[in-house]
Amino acid sequence: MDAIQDKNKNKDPIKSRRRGKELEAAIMQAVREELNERGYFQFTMEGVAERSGTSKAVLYRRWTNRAEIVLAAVRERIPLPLDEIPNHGNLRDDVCDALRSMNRNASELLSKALFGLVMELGTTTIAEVMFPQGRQSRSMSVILQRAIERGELPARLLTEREMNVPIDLARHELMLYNRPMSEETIAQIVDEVFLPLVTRR
Amino acid sequence: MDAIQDKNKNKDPIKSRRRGKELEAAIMQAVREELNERGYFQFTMEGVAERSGTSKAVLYRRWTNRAEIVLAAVRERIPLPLDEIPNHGNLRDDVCDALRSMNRNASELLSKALFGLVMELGTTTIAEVMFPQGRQSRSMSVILQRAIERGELPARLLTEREMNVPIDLARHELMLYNRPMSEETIAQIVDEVFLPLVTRR
DNA sequence: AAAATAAGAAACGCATCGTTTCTTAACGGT
DNA sequence: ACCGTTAAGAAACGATGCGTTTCTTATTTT
Repeated sequence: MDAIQDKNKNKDPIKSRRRGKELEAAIMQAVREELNERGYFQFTMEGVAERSGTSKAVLYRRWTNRAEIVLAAVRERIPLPLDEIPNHGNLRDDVCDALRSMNRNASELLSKALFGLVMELGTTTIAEVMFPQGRQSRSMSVILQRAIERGELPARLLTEREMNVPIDLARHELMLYNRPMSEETIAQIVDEVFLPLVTRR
Repeated sequence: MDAIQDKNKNKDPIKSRRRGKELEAAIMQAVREELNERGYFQFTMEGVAERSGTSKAVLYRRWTNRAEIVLAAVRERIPLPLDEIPNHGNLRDDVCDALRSMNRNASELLSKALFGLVMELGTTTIAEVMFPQGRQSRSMSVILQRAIERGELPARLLTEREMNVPIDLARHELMLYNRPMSEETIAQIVDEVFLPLVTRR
């Protein structure tokens, strides 16, 4: 009886079968670890099964194939839209900070899996994987609204295209070079392109 | 004896073994066709051998693995820097035309293979595959120089970052959506971003 | 004409996919 | 507390494709 209670609490001591959410969470974690350590092409279902202490049959009962399980694991970690967008008191620092946060988020897991996913799924695009519910992000409009309120910018309506310039250029850099942008690159995007564009008369 | 004759005849009425450059060109062409028709994940060495009428052994004598043969075939078709950059008599049309030519070049073969290659090679980046000898393209500086000579632009020195804005944004679109840019998108990049940026006072 | 070279056919071992079968642990209703 | 149901986990399967090897023979070179 005590033994049975123990079993339910800890899976390690003796064999205990995890189920449902607990099991699934362990699998998703194993998928991410395998992706990070081995990359998309070394990634195998056997590896995931072994790492998560289960079997392939369990995986294939939940996801139809390799791409689906990777997609599920990656989607769980797609950066959420921030509730709090740091306010540095000036437009330049706010935008630089937004790009730095792209550095932190993007270079982690996504880049390891993104291209492989798009290839293997065949029909999908990067945009669909990265922005399952639409591309426009709230952060730039918040940052720009603040700048207008501060009087840094004229109260002009920017187009989606304009306001996304720094984020698009940053994403472009990240995809091309597959590493975090340097501070110099961030400064170029903001100082040579974005600020001149939005503060022009 | 008849059986032997038959075997030899079955393959080809005239049995001729291609060699060297001729054979290699046929293989490279087969690689590109397989890539285009089947995509990177359906692409197989068997398929290439069959399509080019040779055998896997021949392929592996020349290229060490799947990624290498794809890379070789893709590199042959990486768009050459244009000798003649069309002159439309005004900056806007010149830039739009440059973006349209990216549409034509990029959406063909590269997008089918690029991501797969980067994944499989593991160590490589998109930039390395696309720009084996450096990123800066001559076309934008030619276009801008003409605009200056026409008096459309002040004779100001643009940074690399500035002058690459339309090309970078276009490449970003192509990678994200994996299809040619619409005329609307091209117009947005040029009219809402690039022209305001370079013609500002 | 003989020797050297390289094309092409065929089979191999291996890894991995996705599937299936079977046993049994854990759960849930009574 | 029991018992029937559900789902986990183990193990093997066939199929596919990689990269390799062996062998025959067409073509080139000497």
